[in-house]
Amino acid sequence: MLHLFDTASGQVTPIELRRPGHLSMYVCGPTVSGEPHLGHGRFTLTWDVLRRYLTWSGVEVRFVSNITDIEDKIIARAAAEGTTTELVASKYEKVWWDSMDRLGVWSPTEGPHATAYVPQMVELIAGLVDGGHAYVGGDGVYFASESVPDYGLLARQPLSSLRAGARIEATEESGKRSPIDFVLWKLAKPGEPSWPSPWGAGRPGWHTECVVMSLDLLGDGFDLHGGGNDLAFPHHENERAQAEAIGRPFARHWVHSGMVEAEGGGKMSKSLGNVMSLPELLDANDPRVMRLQVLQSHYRSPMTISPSTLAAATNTLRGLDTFASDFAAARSAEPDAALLGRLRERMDDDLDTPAAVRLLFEARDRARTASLPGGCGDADRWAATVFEMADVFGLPLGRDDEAVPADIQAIADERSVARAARDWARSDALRDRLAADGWIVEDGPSGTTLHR
RNA sequence: GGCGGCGUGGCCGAGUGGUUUAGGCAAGGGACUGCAAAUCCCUGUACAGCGGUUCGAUUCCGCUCGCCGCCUCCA
Repeated sequence: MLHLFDTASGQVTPIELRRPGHLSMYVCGPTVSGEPHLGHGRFTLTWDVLRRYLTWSGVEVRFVSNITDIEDKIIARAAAEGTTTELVASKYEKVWWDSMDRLGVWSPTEGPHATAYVPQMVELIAGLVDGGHAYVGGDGVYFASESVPDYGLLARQPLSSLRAGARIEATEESGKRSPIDFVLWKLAKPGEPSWPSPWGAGRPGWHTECVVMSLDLLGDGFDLHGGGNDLAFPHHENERAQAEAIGRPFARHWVHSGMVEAEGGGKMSKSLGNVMSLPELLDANDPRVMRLQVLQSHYRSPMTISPSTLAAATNTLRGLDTFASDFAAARSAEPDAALLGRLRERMDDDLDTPAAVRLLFEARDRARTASLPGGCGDADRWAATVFEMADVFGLPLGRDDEAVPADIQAIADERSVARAARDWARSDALRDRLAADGWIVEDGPSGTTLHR
């Protein structure tokens, strides 16, 4: 049975499903105001691996992840570029899905848009106002955080401590009653996109959309709510508080993934010049490199992405691809049940993917050893286990082994002739020429092979 | 300042109160090869610092230092 660290309880908890065999999960998606960065890649890959693992285990997963397509930054960008929020949002949503596609992240079962849920949000807010959990402030409608008894659960801080840490000045300008109150509805300034509401034209605050969309699509008491750990507070706290306030059972479990750091432990930040956008990384690297790195670190720990870690993962992948080519015939063989059982143990234990990946290497070693002269001959079983595990991880192995172009093959044939004549100088010169075109030459017992 | 988390060998990154101390990458040596490549074999004794608990701590406790996240939009 799957166990995950639940932020609400602060410990690794068995994930009891609302409905056995079916898991419902909501993950907060991006605000499409710009290109996604490496952090987006990390959390989407993390939950993609969980989803793939559960699906492989026979659990039917309903995975909802939203697109926030109306928000201050989108408005600001549209203004700066002299265009509309719709165009900004659709442009960057396209970049988002393209990046997800390249990463091999499965599309969500449903990917709702905030702008499609505004009437429902207005309805929710109205209910909160009626119930005394929200009030009209100077520039919008605010949620009365202190009206929810256990507010601070996900922040893991008592209300008094949160209140002490919050910024006071925010209270002055907005008419907030408490510094920890947050905006539910922002009244529109001239020129801003807006929707009608009982309190005046405006737009929803960020924290309401996820409540409405998750409950609408997954229903009360859905199984998992996930996101990056920087969302635990205030975003998830505020979602929870709203659901609590209207008496709707919300997520049964809260899961959060760690941040991406640059080399040397520093946070990625534009001022340090060490940020990399996701499309940029995907342009410069095999997309599987990022997935492998994510798998090789625990999802809750901070992870480092730097040129050297990318290079290491690239080399690892090259070795695995070679393995896949060498054992391509074993793809349809039966994998080893015992080793797959150990994989389940590791994955069920708070998604211990680093240990799970180690098992893949173990299977690889066994396959290699078994195929050695005098080996026990069950190489196919182990190789099939490697392929099976790679499949669970969403990490397709194998080179394209594209057809060798005729002109390249001609050079290789010429080289073979030279080798047969023991003309090593010519042979090596031809090999250099092939290498210059990106072709790696391997002379094996059964002849010469070429690959990229 | 408050809360949470982390600090492991050249790099990344698991794990454990003691005995046979993951894995990946890189590195060195060897086999194979005309030379390479790929592959195989061998090699690395690390757990921030200082105290404490213990027969024994990298693993438990305390403190110090460093780093990260949240407390404000943020994956």
